[in-house]
Amino acid sequence: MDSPAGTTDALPTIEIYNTLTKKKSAMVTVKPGHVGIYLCGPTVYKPSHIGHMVGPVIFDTVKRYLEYSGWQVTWVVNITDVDDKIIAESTARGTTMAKLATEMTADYLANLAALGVESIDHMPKATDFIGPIITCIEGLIAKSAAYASDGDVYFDVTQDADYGKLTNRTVESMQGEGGLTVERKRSAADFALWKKAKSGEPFWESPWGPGRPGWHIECSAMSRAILGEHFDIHGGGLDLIFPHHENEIAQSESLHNCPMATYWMHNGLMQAAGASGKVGGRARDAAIGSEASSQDAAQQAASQAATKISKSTGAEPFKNLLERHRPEAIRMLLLSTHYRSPIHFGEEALSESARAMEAFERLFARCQRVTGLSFYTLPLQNRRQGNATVAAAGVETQALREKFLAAMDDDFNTAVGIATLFDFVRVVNKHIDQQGLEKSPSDVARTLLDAMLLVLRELTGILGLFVKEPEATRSSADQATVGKLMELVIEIRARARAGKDFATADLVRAKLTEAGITLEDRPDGTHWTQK
RNA sequence: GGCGCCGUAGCCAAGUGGCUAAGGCAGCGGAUUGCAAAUCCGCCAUCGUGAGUUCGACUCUCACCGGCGCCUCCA
Repeated sequence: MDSPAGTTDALPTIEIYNTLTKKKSAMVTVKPGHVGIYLCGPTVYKPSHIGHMVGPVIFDTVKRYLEYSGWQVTWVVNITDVDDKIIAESTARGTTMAKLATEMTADYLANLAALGVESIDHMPKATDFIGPIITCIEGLIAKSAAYASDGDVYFDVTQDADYGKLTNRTVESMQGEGGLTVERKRSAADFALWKKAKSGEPFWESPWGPGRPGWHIECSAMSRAILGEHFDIHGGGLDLIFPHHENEIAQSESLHNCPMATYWMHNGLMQAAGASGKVGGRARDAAIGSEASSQDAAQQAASQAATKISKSTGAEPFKNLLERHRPEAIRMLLLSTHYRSPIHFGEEALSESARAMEAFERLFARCQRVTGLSFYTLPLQNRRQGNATVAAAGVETQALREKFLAAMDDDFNTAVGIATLFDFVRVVNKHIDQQGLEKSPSDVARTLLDAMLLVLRELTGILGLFVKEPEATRSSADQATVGKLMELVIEIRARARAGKDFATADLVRAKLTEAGITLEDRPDGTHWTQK
């Protein structure tokens, strides 16, 4: 696309797959140079699990990339803190909805921080927007798009000509549905904008009596309040497309007579790998309607097949997962699959991701021995425009950078981006090998290495990987002691080697390996790492 | 039943109507090493099955088999 109204010549073209149109198209923003993103966040009634982290990590990366590419980005993630499930859970725990929501929101935020998701600009809570929500509902009633019914308010899908456009559904096709409130609705597909409070439930006063907002309306109200009536990108998990996003569109567009969001981006869902570690295998349950067979199916699923994680036994609290796996490895796993694909998640996948990640960390350690500088302290280049550093980094490196950027321009293909980073690691290692940088560094080769590392830092930074030095797992006092001991062991072993006593040297190394410590005899001395 | 998605090497996972089908893990061979480890070099797939469209398909169409999601709450 050549210079459409919403872009400037300086900005690159970024293709985005749009659920609404079912194809990719170049991003054209509502306001030139600015991107507004709304991501549906969690309902805070339980500790968050890995599935809740997918969207935030993806959009954190999207935001990093768009800013790097020159846009100004406003990213909103809402917190649903009023909902039937929160009420039920808080009642069961003997606490209040507000307290439970506060506690679970803190859990969510801590998990996001661990994964390096720190760029959310607004996290509105539904309960802070009751006024605007009521205003939206009044507006819809005034337009005859909604009606009050015995203390509830429903959206009237028959009044919305293009209802169902996101998921290719028609109102007629949905007439079979309903639920407990069916007698209060005009048509079964109508959905609640306002729910009358039952006794003992938390409530807010409204023109229709005491009650609370329905699920979908908060997103319409809060996105309008923060991003405006028409914003650029609305995201969420694939499972939210219907009914949630379909209904958001219905509400917002009936109210505003303009598109709610230009692009609808949906991420694939986490799949829990079965006990065998393999995905797939479960025969479709033929009698899904029956309670008994559903339970059977659930048991089978737990034992052998892949299932959506929120319905599987794999939905353990994310913070438990963090006790077993490093957040960097988790982030890398999430980004090593294209965001629209399902991610097969399990212990095996995580360990593999961790192993792959260590190739980067070994490179960082190796480079630090050469340059004396920690990768984590290198400046983050966050401007896409080429610069002297890129030019100085060599043609091979430049080509990889171009490949990385082209992949990200094409619907944020982080999987290809990560693949190019592995190539990058190889190029840098080869440079160190070939130039003998660990033995006799020449100034020219050293300068080239420095430039390469700055570019690598630039690209990993876009993905939010290796931004900060991993936290030490033990106290610094312990570390100092172990370090001293290892110095001693290595010194003694070096004497054995000098005296050709390889039996002793190998024994030391083998015993250390058993203890989880790896020794490497490198050109510049013996180094050790601990698993 | 309705609306969608997927099926690529031992495992994970990109991608394309015709140039060598990315990358990772595992494996194999070589360089390097006292031996290792690490690193580098090389090897390792014809793309679920069948039919069709096309000069040409893994990439498009149809059927079938298998897997998944949504249609009620779900990131």
